[in-house]
Amino acid sequence: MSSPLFTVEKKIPHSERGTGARAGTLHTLRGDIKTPAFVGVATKATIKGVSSAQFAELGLQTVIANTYHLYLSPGEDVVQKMGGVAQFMNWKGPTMTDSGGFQVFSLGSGFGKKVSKFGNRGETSNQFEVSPRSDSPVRYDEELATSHGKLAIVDEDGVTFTSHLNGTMHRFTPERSVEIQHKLGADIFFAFDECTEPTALYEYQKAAMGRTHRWAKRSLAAHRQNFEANKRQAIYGIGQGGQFDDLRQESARTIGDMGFDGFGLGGSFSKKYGDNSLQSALNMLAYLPPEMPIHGLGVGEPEDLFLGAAYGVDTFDCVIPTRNGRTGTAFTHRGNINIENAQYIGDPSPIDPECDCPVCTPDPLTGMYFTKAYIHHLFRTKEMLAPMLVSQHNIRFLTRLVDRIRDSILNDTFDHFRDSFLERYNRESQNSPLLTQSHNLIRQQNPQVVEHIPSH
RNA sequence: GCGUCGGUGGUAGAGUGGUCAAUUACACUUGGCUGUAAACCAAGCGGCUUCGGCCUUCGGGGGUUCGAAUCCCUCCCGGCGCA
Repeated sequence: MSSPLFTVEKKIPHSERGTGARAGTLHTLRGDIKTPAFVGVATKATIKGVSSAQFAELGLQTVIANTYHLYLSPGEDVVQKMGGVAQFMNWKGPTMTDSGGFQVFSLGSGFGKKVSKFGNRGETSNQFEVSPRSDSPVRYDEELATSHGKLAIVDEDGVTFTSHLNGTMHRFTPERSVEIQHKLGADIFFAFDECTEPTALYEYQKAAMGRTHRWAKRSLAAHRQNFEANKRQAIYGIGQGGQFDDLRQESARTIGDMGFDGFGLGGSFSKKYGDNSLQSALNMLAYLPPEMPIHGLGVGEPEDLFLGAAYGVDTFDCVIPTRNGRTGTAFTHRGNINIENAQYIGDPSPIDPECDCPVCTPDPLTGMYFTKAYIHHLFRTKEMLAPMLVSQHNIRFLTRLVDRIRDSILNDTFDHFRDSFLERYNRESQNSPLLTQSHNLIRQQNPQVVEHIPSH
């Protein structure tokens, strides 16, 4: 990048927490991104169920698409011909692309589960989802892969994928990923990495991290060699290390020193892998160049946005608003609700009366909003509007949350905002099962009074 | 009226002497979802339980049998055919 990518406007110093919470701006050719920012996930050049015409209204400044998925369909050449991923999806703002490294994990994990089924490992051991033998480079075994359902095999040079769409074989290397991402043309893209199972054992985690570092160097070299792309696109390196602090530290120092434009926290932060994945990743911040922009890959639960922001993470992407939206779970200031639950039959209130999204907000002309009763009905009848509405609401809930985190950093009220928000979000979330129980009990006994019982 | 086929859990629909509290799907109830193989997945879905079982269920009633959703008789209900 010829001009500086990132400027920090305000910083809350913190000796133990990475670089400390900060507000800043990412400058791209397609516009600025005020940070911290929530990035919409548009894997296949679409945020599922949400039109790009709605992005701005929902508070999205940028979206992130996926190299692997767009490579498979429609192919990077088509996207390039259409003017790049932003123009392709009819979006004027900044874009990012992810390298496909996550698919090494998500597509490869199917294999490990099948292996454990055969009894090679304990029933509960899913720790070697990808390449159990850490030291010996794993060669691709087509017969093994197809017969056991594994879709990604890692070796030192790259990854061989079996397409999840049609079973065809594809090869990704750092150079190939960068080449594809040049054609996709996003403003910011990521180096090809190997995302591991967070619970993978130390030896494997270390080996994968080393591989990721060597791939990072190659990704960066491939990018710097392309003069044109280099002028238009920024490249972030991704750090790994699982839940091991020494590996995380080593990864942060190594990637941080390579000369990337930014840094991505690598891993999978799902709670099913325990509570330490995100924390271990955030510990990397202390070892990175302080002015380097940080992206939290796949970080988006409200608690995690606060936690990440507190450590100095600048951008976050996450599928949670749209995936939850599609499956009926809506964020509210009083905790999540499942709009499909029976208690919302005939509920005239909006999803969250405190929300300013187009779904919850009364229309200025009619004074009407989308009721829980209506959205519940749409889900029950499997209408496509249902997931669309909740996805919109959830996206706005998170972009607004991150916007307010930004404001609180600028106003020196971050800690207060975090505490007050999370106190309600968690407390009322915990209470809701009881509320639901009593609500249902009363409803069974006195169906006619249901309208008068406050539901959240 | 005669003949014939059929009546199974919220619905559809398997089962047709014991391994059946009864396959499966849908519905329903509740969970889960963090760089999207996800408009998905999982669990529950007669009652009670000291979790080993116990009790009540396959249109109603009666019978055969060690044992019946399954066989027999009868009644009720429905489809079809003939009058």
